Amino acid sequence: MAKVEIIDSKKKIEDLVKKLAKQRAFVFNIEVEEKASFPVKLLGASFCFEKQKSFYVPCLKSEILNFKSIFENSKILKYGHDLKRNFEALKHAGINLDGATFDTMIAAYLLNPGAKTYKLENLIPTKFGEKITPEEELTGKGRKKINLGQVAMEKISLYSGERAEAVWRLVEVLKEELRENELLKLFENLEMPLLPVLAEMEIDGVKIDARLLKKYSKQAEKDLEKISEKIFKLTKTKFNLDSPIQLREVLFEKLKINPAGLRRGKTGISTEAGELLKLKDTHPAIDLILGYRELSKLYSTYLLALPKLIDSSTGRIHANFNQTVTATGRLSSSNPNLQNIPVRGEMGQIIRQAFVAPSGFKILAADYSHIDLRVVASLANDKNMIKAFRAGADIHRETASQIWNIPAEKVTPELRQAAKTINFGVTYGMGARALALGAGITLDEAKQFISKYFTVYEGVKNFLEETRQKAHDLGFVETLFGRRRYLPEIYSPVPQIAAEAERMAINMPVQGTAADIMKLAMIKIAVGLPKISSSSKMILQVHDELVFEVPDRDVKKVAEFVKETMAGAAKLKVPLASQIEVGKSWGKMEHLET
DNA sequence: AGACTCACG
DNA sequence: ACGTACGTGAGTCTC
Repeated sequence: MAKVEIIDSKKKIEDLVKKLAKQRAFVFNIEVEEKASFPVKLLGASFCFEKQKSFYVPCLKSEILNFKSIFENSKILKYGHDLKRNFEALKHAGINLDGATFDTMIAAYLLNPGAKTYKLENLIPTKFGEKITPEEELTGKGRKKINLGQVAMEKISLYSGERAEAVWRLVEVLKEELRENELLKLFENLEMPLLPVLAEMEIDGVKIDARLLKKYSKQAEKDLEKISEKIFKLTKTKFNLDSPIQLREVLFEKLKINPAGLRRGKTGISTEAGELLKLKDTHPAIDLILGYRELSKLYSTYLLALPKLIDSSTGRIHANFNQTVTATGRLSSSNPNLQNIPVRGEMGQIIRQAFVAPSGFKILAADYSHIDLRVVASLANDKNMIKAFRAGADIHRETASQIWNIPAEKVTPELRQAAKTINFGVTYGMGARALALGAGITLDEAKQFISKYFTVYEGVKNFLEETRQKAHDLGFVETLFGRRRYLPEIYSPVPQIAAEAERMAINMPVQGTAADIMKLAMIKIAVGLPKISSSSKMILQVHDELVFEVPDRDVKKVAEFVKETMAGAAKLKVPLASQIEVGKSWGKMEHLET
């Protein structure tokens, strides 16, 4: 077991600072006490810059400042596992981490983006065949979990020092693996530069109008109560509307509604909205149940939950933007998920109106338009689709026009919608059956439709076939920038499993390339924005949309800068376009002409 | 802990 | 005749 030296005097701290100042690189890890996933207290820091030897400094916020000049020196490289957390812990103590160039969590993610977790205690055994102490062993888990702050310093020092030393060895191994798999450039030029950008977004957070949410949550409570009573009266039963099992009993056993043609889940007939909609005309309660479901969802997930996540010290919501979760390279958001805030319907607008700009500021949102389909056109090198995008055409109208051989201005809304469904479906590896369902046409019509589509967009047809082939040949697919997704299921003897893997194979290069482009745009914007408008902040990313908080008088120049930077983030065979909207809140926006 | 449902792109 | 398209996170019920 590696030795952990405890640094518990002024003299020892000074000596360690001197040693660190001489290093080309070191591993560090800040230990903090958390309360409800917020860091509340700094406990100490471990360091390592050679095998078999690490240091642990039990210290408070004030004492870590002894290391400030080291952490802020970009010439001394910093390695770690989950550096975004460490970046934030240091920022809390007044230190701006610089020179963070190797995060083993992100490296492990790029090497296998399908893994369940990237915990160090899972990673070390697979790479070195040795065990390290899991966090659980110190804090316990589940309801009995205690704070790290309640654990003895000696235990934490061994735990933290051991991890720092393991990370030091891990860096070499993972760097070589990244190189072998041609992922090193993506790691160095995209993921690592993105890390501080995400950290700043999390630290800045987004301002929430809690009063507005509280007002509408009271209203929603009353409405839910009223709807419930009506449903109970109509069904002559009082039951828990939130229980699909009870609802199933009432609808199909008590009321004897015929469930023929409805989808079945593992436990019985499905009661999801799409299925209930088919029963709309069989009973007056169905409509009310759908209304109840919709309101109840918004009430519990947003109106009720969001105010609870406002940080009392900043008055803002600080979500996590996770960099090592998705199989395709997208970000994810949690605690809360700010990437699924409602947008449709009246209540969606109300909830978005609670995402506000502080006084003197505006919310500015920039959306890539049709980025997935532009990526398809470019990756597939499809002549017709590229031409349409270069001409600045309404792509769905243009698709309809070409497929049915009619002038663009003769395309009806229905035809445009059908074309939209297939353009959309292409990126999912959609089959005729799904198209028939999605576009409301027969299976035969769908087959004909697809066949014509592939005649018009022959490049797309070939691209899809080549992508499938590549997945079979190599066992992985990749984005324009070399991000990979391994798909071992593609070799499954079970046809359904193999087919699922094929659809993933088709979707990943498209969704993933779009994600890469957005990440590049975010990095460029984060670098340039302070020079354009020093108090503007990038606060949210929703896959193809970036949201900013901008001082009133800077709106125009920020809009221009963001638009230009997003367009120039990557060089595709088609232009990258974006839409800019501005408003006092995320719910009341107006289009901005730039 | 897993199933179900549903919010988003 | 039929299981019904990609990627997420969260609230609730049930066991």
